[in-house]
Amino acid sequence: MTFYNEHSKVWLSVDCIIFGFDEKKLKILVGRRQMDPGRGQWSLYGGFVAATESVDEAASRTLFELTGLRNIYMSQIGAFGKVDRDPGERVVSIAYYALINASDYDEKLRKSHGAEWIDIEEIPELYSDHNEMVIKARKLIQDKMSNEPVGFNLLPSLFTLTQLQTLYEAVYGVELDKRNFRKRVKDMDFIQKTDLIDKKSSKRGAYLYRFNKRAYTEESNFKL
Amino acid sequence: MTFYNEHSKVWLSVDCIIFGFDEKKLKILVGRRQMDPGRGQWSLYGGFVAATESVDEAASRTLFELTGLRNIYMSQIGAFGKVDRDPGERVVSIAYYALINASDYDEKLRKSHGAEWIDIEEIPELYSDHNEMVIKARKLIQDKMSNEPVGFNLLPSLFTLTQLQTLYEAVYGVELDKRNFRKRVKDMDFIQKTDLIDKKSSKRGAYLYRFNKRAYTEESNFKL
DNA sequence: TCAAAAGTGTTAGATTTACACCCATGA
DNA sequence: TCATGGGTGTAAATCTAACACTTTTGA
Repeated sequence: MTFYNEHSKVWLSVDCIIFGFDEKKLKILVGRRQMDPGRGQWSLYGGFVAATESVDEAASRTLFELTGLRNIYMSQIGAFGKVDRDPGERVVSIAYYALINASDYDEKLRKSHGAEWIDIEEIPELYSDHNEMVIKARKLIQDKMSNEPVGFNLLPSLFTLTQLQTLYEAVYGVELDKRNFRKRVKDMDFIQKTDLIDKKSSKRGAYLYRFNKRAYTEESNFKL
Repeated sequence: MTFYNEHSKVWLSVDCIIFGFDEKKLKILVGRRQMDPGRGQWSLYGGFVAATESVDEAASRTLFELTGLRNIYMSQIGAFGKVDRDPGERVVSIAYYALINASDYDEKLRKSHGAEWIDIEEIPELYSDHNEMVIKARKLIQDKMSNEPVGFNLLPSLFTLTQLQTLYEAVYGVELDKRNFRKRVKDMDFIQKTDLIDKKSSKRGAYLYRFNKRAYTEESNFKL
């Protein structure tokens, strides 16, 4: 042990902002905190980083434990490191946001964890600095989704253009012009029309599209 | 101690990518590592996070110790948390980038720390995962500087438009059109022409400009 | 038959890009 | 006097934004 110094050891946790989309609104998963300090407060889902796993792995594991899903799209938000951010001990937390297709998330499993979907526009007061994390997550997801095709992680693999547009409207919090939106989509050859029709959302029915990951390259340009 | 668990304690460090601009090139400060493991390797400057300080404060302190400067512009890059990233112990590091006006940095002090300015295009192999940090820093600084007026932190308080343009060219790694660049600057009323003339860079002399922080608001739009 | 969502083009305005010459000065 | 960097405008092309009606079909 050369210069490593016990004084600087801290607990390290991860906290996840798990985004989902329910056909109308952008939501995140929160739950009532099960332990002290802060028992009963609304809180993000998180956990401690173990000695044997990377920080990214800790986040993946946390997501898996809560949702039963693997290979979730996930991106780091950053470290939250105020001295007193956790009322109990010195804990530094690395926040992540994740995008899931809410319908992949088993309802029974959700309820068994006491997890609730909350509209991003109506987030209650959360434990510790979790509200800050959510605000930062929202900004990052907006930037990311306007430049990279990651929003598809929030949708089923087949989706209508109206769904896609509504998603972007929910993420940005603005209304978009239908014709301009569809014009932009048409220019992206990795968003592919199928000959399948969705009849759930309208009488007439709407064509289903899919995102073709393989047709998308770094050079493709994506702007929605 | 309720659920806090000794297993998840880790050492936490900060590493700083300190950007400077020398009239031509964008550079960062690196030094030869003074301690084991990795003694003698090129490395970013960093330090451990103490129990009594936030992670941001640890980064500020590290910057101050190296440069003698306070209130440096600084922004978090993120956490680097692979299990084996540090060859000695489990150390998670939070990376920051900082922008300084290189001429504010006392040369004697720099030499006394063995710090060297290295061209961002010619970064050698660095200790541990520091190259990854530098790559991420470069991307973030590009995004940030094109949307927010933070580049001025890399320049003296009075600067010529050629200096400003050269800075942006160095950051983006492309050439910009002089007339278009100056047209855009002219539209930003918080970049103000003084009646002072710089004679160092040319025989004719060039007007000096200043960035007026107070004239810049969130609503101003900045695009360079 | 009508309510509800799907689908479809055009035009004006704004923004972006490309481009070349004269000016002032110190050496 | 000439080499060096400073300073300036215009026009074409591209992109963005605004806007309204027809179609289909289940209830």
